[in-house]
Amino acid sequence: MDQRKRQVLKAVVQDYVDTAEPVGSRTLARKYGLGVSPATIRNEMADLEEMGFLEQPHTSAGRIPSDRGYRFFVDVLMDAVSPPPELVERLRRLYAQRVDQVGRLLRQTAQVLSEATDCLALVESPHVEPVTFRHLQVLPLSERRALLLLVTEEGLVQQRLVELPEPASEGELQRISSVLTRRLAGRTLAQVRATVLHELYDELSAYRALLEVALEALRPPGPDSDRPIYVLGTRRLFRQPEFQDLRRAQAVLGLVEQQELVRELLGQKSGEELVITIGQENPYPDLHDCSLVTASYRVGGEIAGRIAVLGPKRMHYARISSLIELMARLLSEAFDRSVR
Amino acid sequence: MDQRKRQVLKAVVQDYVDTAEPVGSRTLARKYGLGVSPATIRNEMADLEEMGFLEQPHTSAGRIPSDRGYRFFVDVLMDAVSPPPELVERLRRLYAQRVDQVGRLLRQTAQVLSEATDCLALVESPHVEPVTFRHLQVLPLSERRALLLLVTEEGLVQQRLVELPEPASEGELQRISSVLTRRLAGRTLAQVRATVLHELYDELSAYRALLEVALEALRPPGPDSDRPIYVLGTRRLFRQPEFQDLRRAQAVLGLVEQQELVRELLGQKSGEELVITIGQENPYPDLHDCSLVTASYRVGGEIAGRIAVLGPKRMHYARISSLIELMARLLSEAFDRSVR
DNA sequence: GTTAGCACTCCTGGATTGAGAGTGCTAACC
DNA sequence: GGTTAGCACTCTCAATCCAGGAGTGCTAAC
Repeated sequence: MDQRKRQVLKAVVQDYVDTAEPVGSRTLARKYGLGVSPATIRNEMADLEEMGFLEQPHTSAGRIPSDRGYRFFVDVLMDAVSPPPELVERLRRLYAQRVDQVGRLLRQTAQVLSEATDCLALVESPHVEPVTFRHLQVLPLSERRALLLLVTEEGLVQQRLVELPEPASEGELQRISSVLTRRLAGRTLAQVRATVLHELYDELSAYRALLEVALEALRPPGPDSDRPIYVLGTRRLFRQPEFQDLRRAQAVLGLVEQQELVRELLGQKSGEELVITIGQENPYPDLHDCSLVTASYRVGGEIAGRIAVLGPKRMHYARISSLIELMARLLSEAFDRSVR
Repeated sequence: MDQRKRQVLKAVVQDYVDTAEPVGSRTLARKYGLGVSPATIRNEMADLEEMGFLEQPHTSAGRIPSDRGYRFFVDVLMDAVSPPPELVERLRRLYAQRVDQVGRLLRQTAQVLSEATDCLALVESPHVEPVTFRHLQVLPLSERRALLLLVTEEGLVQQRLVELPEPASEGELQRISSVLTRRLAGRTLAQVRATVLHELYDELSAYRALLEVALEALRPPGPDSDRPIYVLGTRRLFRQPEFQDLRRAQAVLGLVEQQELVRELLGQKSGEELVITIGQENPYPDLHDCSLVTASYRVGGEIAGRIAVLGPKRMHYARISSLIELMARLLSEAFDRSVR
C-alpha cells in the first residue's frame, strides 16, 4: 500500500462521508490535490478495489469504502479532530452544573451527543454494584413490607421492596439499619459476603430472619435491572440518507428498544476505553450497515458505564471519537465532583 | 342520522380499521349484511360525506372516515370489547409479581401495551409530589455535600444532592433527619410549608442554615424532573401502513423524544379517567394523523400518572380503550398492594 | 508510469399507457 | 319515493420505455 493509494483511499472516505454519494475518479482529481489525472486515479481505485478496500455499488458508479476500507482509515489514515470550541464550551457548562439528578444529566448527555453527531446516542446509567456501601436504611411501609435503601460511596441510590418474615417495629428496623450501616459501610458486596456476615449474625441474632431478608435483597441487581439506558436521536439518525430505506430503519429501531440487547451491545470489549465497531464487525446482523463508537466513563476510578454513538458506517469517525472521549471524561469528572 | 346511515358508517370504520384501504360501496354490500345494493349504499355514503363523517382520498376511490366520523363512532356506535382471556391472564401474572423495581414494572407495562395494540405505548412514572411524606434522610457524602432522600407514604423514593452551607457531622445530619421525619411524616408538602415550618425552626435552631438547605431541596420537582416516561413500540407503530411515509414517522419520532412534550401530551384533560383524542383534536400538528388513548392510574387513591397508546387514527378504539382501562386499574392495584 | 479518448454499462427520472377500482348519474323498477 | 341496474367517467397504480448523465475500463499515445 504505497503513499498515493493511501491518499486516494483517504480522499474516497472523506468525500463519501460528506456527500453520501459514490465517489468517481473525476471528482477525486478535481476536489483533492492529488496532482494526477482521473485516469491514473482510476487505476489506483481499481487496485484498491481488488485489495478489498473499496467497492462498487454497480458498474459505472463511483466507489465507496468497504468495511475494510473504513477500518484502515480509522486505524491508520484518520487525523485527530478536536471538537469545535463552541461545543466544548457547551459541554463545560453542561457538566459544571450540580449533579442533583443523575438521570437528567445522562439524558442531557445523550441529547448533546446525538445533536452533535446527527446519530443515535446511547448512554448507560452507572453500575452501582461493584462499589462500596455508604449507608443502608430499612423503612417500614406496612406490617409486612419494608423499603430497603442502599447508598453507595459515590452517592448512587438503589431501592428494593422487601417482604418481612415477621412484623417489625420501626425501632427494630432502625436498629437493624444502623448496625448494617456501621458494619457494611466502606465494604463491597463481595467483602460483605466473605467476611462480615457472621459478625452480623452475632450482633443481630434476635432479628435473624429479618436480616436474612435484608441480605437477600443485597444480591446484585439482575441483568434486567432497574438501570435505564438513555437512547436519543432516532429522528436525527433517520434523516441520514442511508435510513431512508424503511427496513433498515426498522431493524435499528427493533434492536434499540430492547434494553437487554443494547446492554450487550455496549458491554462488548468493555475493558477498553474507546471501541470502534464497523459494519460487519458487529455481531448483530441488523447493524451490519452501521458503525458504533463506544467509550467508558468512570465513577470513583472504576469503569461504571458506557456512552456510545450509533450511526451509518459513513460517519465522521475522527470527529465522533474525539467528542465521545471528551464527553466520557467530562462525565466521569462530573460524577467525581458531585461527591467531593 | 337514521339507522341505516349509522350502520354504513360503522361498517366503513370497521372495514377501514381492518384493511387500511378506502372502503367502496361494493365491498360494504358484500361483507356486511346491510340488505341493500351497492347503489343504495353509494347514496348513503354520498350523504355521509356531505355531512362530514366520511371523506374521499380522491374521486373514484372508496371512502375513509373523517375525524368527525371516528368521533361519532367512538361516542355512539362503538361496541364494548373485552380483552382476550389470554391477554388478561398475562396481565394478571405481570401485576401479581412483587413490585420491587417500579421502573421495571412500568417498562413492562409499556411493553405489553405496545405489543397488544401494535401502537406506541407511553407510560409515565408516578408523581411523588402531592402525596405525603414518610421518611427523610440526610446522608453526608463529603465535607460539603449530602444526599437527601425523600420517601413517601406509598414507598416512592426521591433523591437530591444538596450543598451544605457548613460542614456537618454525620451525627448532626442524623439528628436533623430524625427531627424532619418526625415532624413531616404524614403531611403533604403544602401542609409543611403552611404550618410546620416554625416548629421546625424552634426545634432545630442550632442548625438553621442546614435546615434552610434541606427545605429548599423539598421544593416540588421541576417540569423537567427526573421522572422518566417509558416510550416503547416505535417499531410496531412504524409497521402500520400509514407510517410507511417517512415524514410522518419522523414527525412522531421528533415529538416522542422530547420528554417535556410527551409530558404535556399526557397531561391534557388529566382530570378524566379515559381520554380519546382523535386526529386534529390534538393540539400538536405533528399528531394530526394519529389518535391517542389515555388513562390515569392511581397511587394511594390519587391520580399519580397516565398511560397512553398512540397510533394511527385507524386504530381499534374499542379494543384499545378497554385494554388501557384495565391496565390502568391493574397498575393502580399493584401499587397499592406493594405497600399494604 | 501516466494520460487522453472513447465505447460501454448502468442508474435515474420523467412520460406514457393500460388495468382496475370506484364513483355519480340516469333511467327503469317495485 | 325509495331502490336498483347499467354505464361512462375519473383517478391511481404499476409496468414499461426512453433519454440523459455519470463513471468506468480499455487502448493507444505520450
